[in-house]
Amino acid sequence: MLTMSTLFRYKSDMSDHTTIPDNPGKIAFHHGDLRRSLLDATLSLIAVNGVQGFTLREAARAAGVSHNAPYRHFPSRTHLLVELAIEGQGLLLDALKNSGKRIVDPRERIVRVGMAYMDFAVKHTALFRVMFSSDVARNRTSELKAAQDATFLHFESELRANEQAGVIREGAIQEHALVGWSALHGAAMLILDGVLDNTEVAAHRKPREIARLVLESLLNGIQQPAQPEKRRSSK
Amino acid sequence: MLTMSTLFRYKSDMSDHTTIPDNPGKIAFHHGDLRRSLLDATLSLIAVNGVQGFTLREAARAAGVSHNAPYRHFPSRTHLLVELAIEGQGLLLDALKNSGKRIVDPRERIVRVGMAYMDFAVKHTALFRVMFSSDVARNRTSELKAAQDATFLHFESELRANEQAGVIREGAIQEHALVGWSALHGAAMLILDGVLDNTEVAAHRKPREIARLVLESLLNGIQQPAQPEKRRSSK
DNA sequence: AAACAATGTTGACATCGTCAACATGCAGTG
DNA sequence: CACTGCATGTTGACGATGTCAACATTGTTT
Repeated sequence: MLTMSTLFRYKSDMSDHTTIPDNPGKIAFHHGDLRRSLLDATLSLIAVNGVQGFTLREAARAAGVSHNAPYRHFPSRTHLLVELAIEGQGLLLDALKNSGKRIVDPRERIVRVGMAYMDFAVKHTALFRVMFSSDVARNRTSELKAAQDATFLHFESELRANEQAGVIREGAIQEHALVGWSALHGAAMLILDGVLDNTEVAAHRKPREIARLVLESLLNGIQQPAQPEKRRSSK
Repeated sequence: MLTMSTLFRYKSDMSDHTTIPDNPGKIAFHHGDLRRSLLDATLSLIAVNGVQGFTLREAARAAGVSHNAPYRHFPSRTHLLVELAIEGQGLLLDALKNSGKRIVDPRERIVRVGMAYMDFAVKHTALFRVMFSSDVARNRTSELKAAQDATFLHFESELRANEQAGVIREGAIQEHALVGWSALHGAAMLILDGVLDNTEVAAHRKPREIARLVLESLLNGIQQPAQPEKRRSSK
């Protein structure tokens, strides 16, 4: 049912009028790549003013076009945010995939994936907030849904590796993925919102340490029960 | 524009014009209790239009007052939302406290608290969204912070009971509270945003069952090691 | 009764999202 | 090359919004 959909993303370097790298057919014209510029400007503005404080007209101004130019690329303010969210999900998935590289130990891989999720939330806070803003949530397109599904599938596949390595109990992979994502996501949200600022446990830790804490706790909960000896032949 | 210049609109049930139940000194006057009416109207409107779609003037209209009357009770649109969030935190804490009543088994109590959190998010979605909207998060008052701290403290105290009952390992109560809240909060958020709609594991379960799933997984991770007793089966 | 503070109203302003109409430049067709 | 069509960008307008300032009303206090 879920298709590992194709997530395109264009790197956000200042492209110029004349040469647009590889453009699927229709962008770039008078301006250069207005669509790209608007998305970039939107992200910058949101980093300063928040999602609610973002205005289409200000993005247009930042891109140096008239206040109605954005409507040639996005049907509405909300849809601009949705497209940004789609791009964000793609970047997040990349980050998750890259985080596990070079790590052979399956259990540690899981932890690293979790830390990557948290790192993304902290480093790309504005983007992360857009991706999970309730405004965007109310207007999800099928493309955004597919991108979110891909994230879940990645958690699943990462856990399946752990299952096969005998690190966690067999079965219930989906359940574990659900719990894992939830814990990571909740921790990231609470941290970004500052809800935990007054708690000793969170105030004195870096976010990625909290991610590790969360993941380790979970793994303790779903790991192979009470193998009295860990003869499990260290690979 | 409808000529509402003759807009001496006496609210129908204004008999309590003179007698306001227990009013700390200053509210209630011309209108009755405009502050309360505005908060209620705001909540209703957000349930329909979302947080971003909420507008001060519409709330004023719903309360039957002029578009500037709200400024006598709230300094700005955002502060209205913050006050709503504070009230929401209070209600949430009440729900959490009530959920554990009559349940003696400490482990089951924890699970019930988690389900209550999820129930609250699902039942009072609009309020929950306000409480954790990024707009509110950027403008937290000390009062809101205190209300959020109280929630954390409640999770802590609930866990401490489990510790004393020998259900979970000793120490690290704060860490466990952090992980628990994170997992609950993340699950609630992902569910409300519909992010998990395409996953079998979440689509076929009621939110409160997911809350139970999350909590049971966590408890397995922090419970006393190797009680050679039967382990409970999660259905 | 008079002064005062609390509460509510009216009017104004800049700004916003969006629509409609118009302008401009590229790409193809003859 | 002229012509045509489409993609892109601009100008102008409209209603709505958040907020400020000035004014009006009402209950309370002196």
